[in-house]
Amino acid sequence: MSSPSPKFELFARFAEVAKALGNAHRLVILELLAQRERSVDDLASAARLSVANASQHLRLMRKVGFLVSRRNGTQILYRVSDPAVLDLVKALHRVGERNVAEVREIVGGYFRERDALEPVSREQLSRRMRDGLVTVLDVRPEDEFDAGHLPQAINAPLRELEKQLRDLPKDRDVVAYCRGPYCVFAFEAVALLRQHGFSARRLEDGFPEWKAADLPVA
Amino acid sequence: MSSPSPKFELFARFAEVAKALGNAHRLVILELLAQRERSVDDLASAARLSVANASQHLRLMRKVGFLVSRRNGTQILYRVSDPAVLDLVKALHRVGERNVAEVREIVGGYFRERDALEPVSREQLSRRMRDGLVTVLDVRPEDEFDAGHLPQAINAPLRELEKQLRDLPKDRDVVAYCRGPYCVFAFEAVALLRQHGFSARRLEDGFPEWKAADLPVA
DNA sequence: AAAGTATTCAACATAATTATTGAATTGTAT
DNA sequence: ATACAATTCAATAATTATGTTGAATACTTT
Repeated sequence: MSSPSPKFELFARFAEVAKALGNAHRLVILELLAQRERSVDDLASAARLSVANASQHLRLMRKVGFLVSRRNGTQILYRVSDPAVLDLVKALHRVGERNVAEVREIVGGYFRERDALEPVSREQLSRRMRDGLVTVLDVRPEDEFDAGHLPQAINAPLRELEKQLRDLPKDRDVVAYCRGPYCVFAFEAVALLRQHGFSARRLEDGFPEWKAADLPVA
Repeated sequence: MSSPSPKFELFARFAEVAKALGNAHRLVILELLAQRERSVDDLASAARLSVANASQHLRLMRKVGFLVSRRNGTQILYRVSDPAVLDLVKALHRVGERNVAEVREIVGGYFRERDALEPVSREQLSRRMRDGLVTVLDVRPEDEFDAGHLPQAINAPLRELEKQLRDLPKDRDVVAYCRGPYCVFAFEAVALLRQHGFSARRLEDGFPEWKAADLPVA
């Protein structure tokens, strides 16, 4: 029973951090928190978890340093502690997408016309916004839009997009974005827009990545 | 019993990938494989695991795409499939080191004089090597050195370093490196060298990071 | 100070992970 | 072909993670 070496001890800590990423519900919560600060029961209902269960997941992620919390009035608000956490999630996505055959199937199936939809890169969008050539559509729920969005973006939550279509200029390209690379809202928005004769594309990923790249935010 | 959404399915896959990182032994194996290709029982003994157990860990990491294997004669050799995997591990280290209080304690305790030892960055070392001002010491085991090392580096495994000391020029700075940022060999080598009057520092991380940065390798 | 609410805790049942043993494969080499 | 070695598989036991339920806490607000 030799005591484990300090280095093994260190790696055991890193393993604990990785374990905190190793649950789909927690990844969902992290994506939600990447948009904005949220309360426990807000998260619980958004992620379809019991409050107690959500609380447990949050506690665990706070323990490994992913999240910090503060009290505001009667509720406790959680947020992501550090952009490095989002970088870690992004690195996970990259490896997952690259290496796991099943992920390629899911991505290629449900997010089927991924390439056909020709995502616009942040740099491209940024340039075209400067030139005023493009309508930018934020298709996330209103609360997430309010917490921060791209400059000039119009909030059009998917359910209300159809109503708002008549207000959009038909002669300009539309770029839609939502929570991140695996958020389906933008895909569906682009499909709907194209059905109605718009020239529409989606941003390659979402608001958190835009913000993380230090691009301007409103 | 609504079936889980495709997006949740996708996140469940990512969670599986993260779980594969969530075990200290697997992180040790990954660090070993970052140095060079190795056989199962080679890894088992290096990581102090039973062969069957090591085989299980390897199988799991191959399943999530971290590793690939090939047969060579009688044994099966594993290696890391993609540099993105090492990026993921690095992102994990960064978050772990940044956010987990206990990690800071371990790092600050065992790797205590971390800052006092003033690590040299890859860029600094690269420059000083070009100017020929520095002796570069690879303190990893010989087999790892043979599989790839920094140009001009001298292999001096820690156990033999003391014997080799007399052959080192005393008027030049020495920079030692080993497997990565948490590998203790370089720390101990620097300590030993300083005891013997050398001006010694360690490289900020190790060989895999050097190689990943596309710097020249021998 | 009391009442009310959001959150956390504790205890449990179920499920998943880990390490061990020994047997079964799968290839190489004689 | 047969023997051999390296690796993988299968079955087990022990540990750890997950999600419920209902009760306890810790605040705010009145």
